[in-house]
Amino acid sequence: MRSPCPICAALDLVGDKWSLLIVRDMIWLGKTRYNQFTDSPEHIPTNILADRLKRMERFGLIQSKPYQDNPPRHEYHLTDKGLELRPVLIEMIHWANKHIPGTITPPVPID
Amino acid sequence: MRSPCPICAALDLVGDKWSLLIVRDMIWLGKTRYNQFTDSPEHIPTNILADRLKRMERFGLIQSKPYQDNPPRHEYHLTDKGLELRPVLIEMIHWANKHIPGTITPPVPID
DNA sequence: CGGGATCCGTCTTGATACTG
DNA sequence: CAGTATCAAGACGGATCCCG
Repeated sequence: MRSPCPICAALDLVGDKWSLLIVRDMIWLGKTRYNQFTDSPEHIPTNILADRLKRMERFGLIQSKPYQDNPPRHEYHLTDKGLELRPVLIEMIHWANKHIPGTITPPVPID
Repeated sequence: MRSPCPICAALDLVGDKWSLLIVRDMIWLGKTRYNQFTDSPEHIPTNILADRLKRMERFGLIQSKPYQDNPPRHEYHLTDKGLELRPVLIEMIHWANKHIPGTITPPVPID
């Protein structure tokens, strides 16, 4: 779907069902590790999570850093590019809170 | 993916590759008719377009009004709920313009 | 003729079992 | 516990068909 349209371009990177939820978990809940993401109430499948983390790193939205050698483990952090998706999410929250009954702010209460 | 998270809820409605592009075409280019949407440079397949229009109407994002009887034709307009996705798109545009090279504002120049 | 339904091959998803 | 393999189910994309 190449096109110079910024909305398209953005959707090519984060226009799927899961990527923005991972960003949400990182921004609002400070999550950085694999099992923290699988623990979210939406229950992202593990294969999808692994794929999205790779994809988002490839796109420069997150960066993985090792924090342990044996077994090798790493944590995932947002880059500036990823962090700056925050205003997009904020507007989504406003919109949902106004138009979709049953939504709660902040986005992810401990369940 | 039910959960009270507003971001989830929003993504359930417009978290796919095409819905927000249709909204974009409506907001920025004033498009209202079937063939206008298929004419966009991203070339949405007709079956997907028909499906998304139905879906978005079901979700209350758009409303279809007949403008001709024979053959029956109608045009699609954003509801307030749909219109108010504008700030979300605006933030996406800002983000893309800043972080994805090659994107242009306004989003869809006549190609 | 143009909206949009149908068909079909392909790619993606989601659940879950599995491995190191 | 992080990540991969497997596989069924569904979504997508393209072509074509149909109908007013």
